[in-house]
Amino acid sequence: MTEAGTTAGEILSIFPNESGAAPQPSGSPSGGVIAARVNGELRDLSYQVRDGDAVEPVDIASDDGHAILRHSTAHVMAQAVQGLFPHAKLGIGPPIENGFYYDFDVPSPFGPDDLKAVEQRMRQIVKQGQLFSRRVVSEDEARAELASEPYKQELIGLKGSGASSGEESVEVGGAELTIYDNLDPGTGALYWKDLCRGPHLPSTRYIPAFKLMRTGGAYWRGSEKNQQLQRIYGTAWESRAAQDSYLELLAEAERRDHRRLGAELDLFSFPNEIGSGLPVFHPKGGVIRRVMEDYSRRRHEEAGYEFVNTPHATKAELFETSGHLGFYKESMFPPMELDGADYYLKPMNCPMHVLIYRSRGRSYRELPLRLFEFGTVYRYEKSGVVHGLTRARGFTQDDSHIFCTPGQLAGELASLLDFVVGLLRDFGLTEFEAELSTRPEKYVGNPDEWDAAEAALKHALDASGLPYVIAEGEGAFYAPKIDVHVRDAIGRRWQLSTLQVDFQEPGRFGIEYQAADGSRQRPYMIHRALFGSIERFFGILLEHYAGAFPPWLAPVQVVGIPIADAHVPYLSKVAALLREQGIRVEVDDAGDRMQKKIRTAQRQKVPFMLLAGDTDVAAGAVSFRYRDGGQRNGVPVDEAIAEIVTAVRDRIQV
RNA sequence: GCCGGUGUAGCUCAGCAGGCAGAGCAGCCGUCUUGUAAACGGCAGGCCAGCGGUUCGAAUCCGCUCACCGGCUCCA
Repeated sequence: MTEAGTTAGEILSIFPNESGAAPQPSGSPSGGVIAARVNGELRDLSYQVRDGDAVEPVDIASDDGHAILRHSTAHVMAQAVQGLFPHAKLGIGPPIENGFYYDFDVPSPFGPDDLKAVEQRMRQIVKQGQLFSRRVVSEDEARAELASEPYKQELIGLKGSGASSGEESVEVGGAELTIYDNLDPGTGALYWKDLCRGPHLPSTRYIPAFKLMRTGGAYWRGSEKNQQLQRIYGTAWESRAAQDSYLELLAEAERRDHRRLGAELDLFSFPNEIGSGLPVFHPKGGVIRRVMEDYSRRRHEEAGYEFVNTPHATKAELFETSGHLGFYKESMFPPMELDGADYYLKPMNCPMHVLIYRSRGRSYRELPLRLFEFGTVYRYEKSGVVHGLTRARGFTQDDSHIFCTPGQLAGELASLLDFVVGLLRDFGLTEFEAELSTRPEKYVGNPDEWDAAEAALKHALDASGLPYVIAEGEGAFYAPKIDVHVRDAIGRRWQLSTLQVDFQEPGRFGIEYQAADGSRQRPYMIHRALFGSIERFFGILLEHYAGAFPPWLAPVQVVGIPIADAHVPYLSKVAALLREQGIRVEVDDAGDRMQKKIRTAQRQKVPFMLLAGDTDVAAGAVSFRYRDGGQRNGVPVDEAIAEIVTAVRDRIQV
């Protein structure tokens, strides 16, 4: 039975925590339950419960627990920053995935040494065990108490003007304004306070592990029209071990960075002389790319696509018609003037494909017409956003435009989605999630058509069995779309494919087909890119495999390593046999020792190393070494060749 | 585009209270002829990102430009 004055924490102390361990005594810093969910709302453990309240524990290691921990750590950081930089004004400080940040308005930006000092100060605050104490305030009280915090004033103002829902923040979300005081656990003296909806950890001692990660500029309230504040990112975890494994994941991601691997494996580069965001592929990267394209072409051919080619530049008129010059001019390279006309590098292939469609009259019998091209496009990405192969200024889309009748739309989308996922699977990706983006507030076209298109996309998703979420109002202004995301080998999410149903462009270009009844009809058009861009997909695969491509994609599939120079001719014969089977093979005849050659091949992540010494030569055999360090000795040459050829043919990872 | 950081040999980095440009790896040439992640020796390699300034003197200090890195905004 609940008594008056009972807190959520007291109620919960009779329950074991989620990990099954004994309940933590009040004030314990070692994790377990750190907050409560009362009637579905997250509350502090000090929350006063009432009769009949449903009280559930929130473990620090849960998603909610992480958010509370990180938000509280953000407060500790802000206190530390204001201790060291009294002129710092507070922005916002929410928890985010894997961490938190807090924005500050400071006279001069933070440097690396500042970060160390802040972290040092934070450790003192954590050690002190300051209590987080909640207090409801009126708007006027909040304004008075936070008179020196202009950004908080603005947030209170937002809250005051209230009714504009949806923009709940960690500062002023919920029904009332609250301030959290940081109090000395012994004397109750006030160290610091912040406008905040909470909930928080009981005290700063409940922060088991944290680390400040990086700094950067960030626009106030996310708009580049506003003042830029200085943001500090940090992370916090329920244990040192959990934090270490997170940091290890980051280190692994860095080792896999495609820009690093691209240089190490001699795959591609970005020559300064060419310009930012414009990659060149070296021979080894070129092989991978060619294999990717060849495979994609073959699959498209089998799926009934027709191949087209279009130029890289065009007169302005084309993009005026398509609407790009109206909407996306900023992202296009500026025009060049030739013969009195403006020419643009193309940022998209679709208008050219539409022109191919329009080059003659079309019959319903030709539909669906599936045009495919590896089409290179150029987009003027802003200087600060260019990022390796994943955000380039020149890149090649595996772009297709499908023209179909309204009646064909649903079937076409369903088979298309199947095709997309099937092809991605062949490249070794296994986890997919989709997103259906529906009609935005600002849209063009007929709502009935939108509904029909959205229903068709949804139907396709349901039929595909892919897990998906609906992103309400996130569609492009001219069309709803499906985005397919993948998870890579270390769980990171990448957006890849996109499918859009477009009713706009067919109208802009006035394309038609003649229906069975002799009438002229407007076709639907589906845009889709599957890799997105070859460069980007290349980069994602490179990171997914950490450079250790499966044999069918590996630029060098086999390296022959002689035990001594005398064995080079023998291995060269084996290599010739492999080459006859279309295998990319090299024999390392450099002056290095065998061990060094193994090291070299290993670092180049070559799938198969074939060694041969006197024993192998005598037996007509070779010895395998695999990338994982395993070996298989004395394998007859025929058998070795079969093993390699099979792995390549069946696209097996080894 | 905005905020901050960085730019020295192909790569990773040292040198920077202003005074002759360094190492390891990679490369090339030798010697060694080796059984599963680095043999040994030698040679070569640089307009210290570019341009301008301060100075008797600049890789080092200052300014601008370019590029890259981390954020923000953006990603049709």
